[in-house]
Amino acid sequence: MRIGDLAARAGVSVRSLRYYEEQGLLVSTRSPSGQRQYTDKEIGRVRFIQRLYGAGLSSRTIAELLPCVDSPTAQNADAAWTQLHQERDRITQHIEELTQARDALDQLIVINREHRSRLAAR
Amino acid sequence: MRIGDLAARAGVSVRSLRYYEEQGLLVSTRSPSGQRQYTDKEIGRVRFIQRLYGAGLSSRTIAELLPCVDSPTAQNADAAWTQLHQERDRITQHIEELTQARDALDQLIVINREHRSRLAAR
DNA sequence: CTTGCATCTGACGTCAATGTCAGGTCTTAG
DNA sequence: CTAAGACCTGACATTGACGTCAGATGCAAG
Repeated sequence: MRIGDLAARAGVSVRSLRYYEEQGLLVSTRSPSGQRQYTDKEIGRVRFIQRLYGAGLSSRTIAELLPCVDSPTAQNADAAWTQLHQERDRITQHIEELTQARDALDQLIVINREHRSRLAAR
Repeated sequence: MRIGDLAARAGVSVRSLRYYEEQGLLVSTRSPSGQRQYTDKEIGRVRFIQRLYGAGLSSRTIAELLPCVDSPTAQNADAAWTQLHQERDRITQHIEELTQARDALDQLIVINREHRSRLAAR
């Protein structure tokens, strides 16, 4: 599987895949001519990376986490434990912030509705 | 109240306040010598802006929303209605994504715990 | 009056993930 | 074989919300 196929099947750009490799998030074997070769399991890996990005993790954080998933050792498992809980807390807090912000927006929506009905009444 | 005080009391940087003004989110009166003067109510406004930023709104979107809050007219109220609902939906979706991502992280945490206990048993 | 801190404008720096372009090589369908 | 399209590396461009610096001016305390 070449890079364009993986990009299409994982729903990301070719540029992003090369960037992931540059950041150590993704590995590829190379054809004799130097073209990247992927197997089907990379699709899942890329989607997984995407989800972590979606959660707001940086490529650096992801790069620190992935080795622990790939081949757990005592050291990286301990380091990962800290990271994982930090990120989990961060996400939880972010969700709370967003919920509050959405509540604020809802108040604006109420105000807006009042304005609209008042203006429409003229 | 000068810009440094407002910055301190609203919990943002002086640079940010000037940026907000540049983006049309904040207005200031000027002293004869050109220094920005603020009243206490700007504190709430800045905090409000911060919450919208926290919700992921861009300065452009905020700039489009604020006039409707400040002085509602038929036109901006209609435009704002669309914006508000779009942003509300976006936030809701974002919350869902984050929740999913947190679930994914929780699975990693479980895996990590297994690794740790397995490694600790040696 | 001076010293030192706050403020002003304007401009360039930053960071992260990606877009985009250039100039060259590979692969594949016809 | 050839042309088109995918791929390669390397590099510069982009976006947004600021940080930071320079050089000039304002302001309050001693």
